[in-house]
Amino acid sequence: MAQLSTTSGIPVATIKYYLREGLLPAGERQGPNQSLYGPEHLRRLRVIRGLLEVGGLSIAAAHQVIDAIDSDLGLSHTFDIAQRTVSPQIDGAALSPEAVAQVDAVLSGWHVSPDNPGRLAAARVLQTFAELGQPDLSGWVPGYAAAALAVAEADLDEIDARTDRESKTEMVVVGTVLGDALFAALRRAAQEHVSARRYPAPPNP
Amino acid sequence: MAQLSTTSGIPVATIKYYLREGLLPAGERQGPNQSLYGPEHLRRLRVIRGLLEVGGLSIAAAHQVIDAIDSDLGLSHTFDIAQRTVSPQIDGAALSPEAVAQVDAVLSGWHVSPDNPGRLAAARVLQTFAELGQPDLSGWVPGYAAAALAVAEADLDEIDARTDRESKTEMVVVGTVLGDALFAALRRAAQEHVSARRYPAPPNP
DNA sequence: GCTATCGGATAGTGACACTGTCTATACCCG
DNA sequence: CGGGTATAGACAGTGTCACTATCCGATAGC
Repeated sequence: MAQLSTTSGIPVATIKYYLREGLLPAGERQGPNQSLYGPEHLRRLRVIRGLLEVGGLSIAAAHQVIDAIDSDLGLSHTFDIAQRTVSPQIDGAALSPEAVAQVDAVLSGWHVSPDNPGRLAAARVLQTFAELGQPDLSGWVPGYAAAALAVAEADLDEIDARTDRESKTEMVVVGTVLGDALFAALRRAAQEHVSARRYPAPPNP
Repeated sequence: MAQLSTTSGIPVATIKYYLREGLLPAGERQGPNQSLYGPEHLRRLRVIRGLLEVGGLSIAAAHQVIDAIDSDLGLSHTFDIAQRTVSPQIDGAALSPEAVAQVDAVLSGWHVSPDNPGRLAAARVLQTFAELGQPDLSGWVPGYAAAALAVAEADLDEIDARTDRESKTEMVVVGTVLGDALFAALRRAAQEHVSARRYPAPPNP
């Protein structure tokens, strides 16, 4: 275990905590006070750290997501679990019908179930803008939807490129979580790029 | 204050807390124990709640972001503050050069400063994938970059559409924060759509 | 045999976002 | 003018979360 700690860079106490929480499977028991940890434990630890630090998940959410990797469900079901775990819980009844209608208008032609977590989350965002008096986002949101569609295609392409089930499942789950972070990061870079192109001299009088 | 609480739906104790933290400016003093709160306080409260609940910011981050709205800096500077506040702090020295090079390859041709928070954050994500042995994401990441570029154009279009400075600044800040949430939400919906289109019958044997 | 380390259990820590209580005042109503 | 209510402000308390520290008995390896 000391070795697992040093190679992963994670304190022993934290590894024990993950074991307790069921995030990390127990090592192979050698005796009452000895266990053996292999490379799969190291890999699992890295998945955990990625989900927690980069993806910003809670321990509980990471647990669900890891269970989804381990259990052999269909791709669709795995996707569903990943999405629900990562998305904030939203009370659909608390949403204004206008915001929901706005989202549905953008999503027209898409095959999206009514309780897709993204649909409700998007409505929540639009409702927040509406409460701030932002009147008309009809020039803004469709661009997002088109970009989201392109990204989703890239996601599915990448999943299809995986051959074995294990790798596919992991890409579904990890890609769902880390993809958000990746896009947000690239968006910041793109904003600087576009901003610099449009306003060559920064306006600081 | 009771009125502010009821119309906003936020408990009095919480409003007092925001006042204490400097998130909400004090009301117009009428006497030693009386202050007047106007519609601008209600609006500010809505901004705060949006940043905290929908954007997932901490109190400290919301504080910085709100200060950026209030202070009259140039657009570029406001953008910079918003981005840095929303992005996770990343130690550039802890990143593997390979991951950074991978990001820079995708960003080639873009005008992005070396310490753009998105550049480092993207490298962090790619490094996490690399640690998980995901070998080749060259089919995946460019799609994200193209989508991010499209979204950034939409962002700047929307900001340009605002006429007065106040509204522009607010859109920069709020758009930076809520745009992440909006895109993530639409991505979930798009994933279901694309997934349903590609695999008409869900594979649950 | 002796020391270091192990697993396991339990308790403690610090950050965070509130939430509740208290006090002294001031407002409003009759 | 008196009493119930609301207010500003200070301060302590709460619950959650992700660790982190300590202790214990047992064993591994020298």
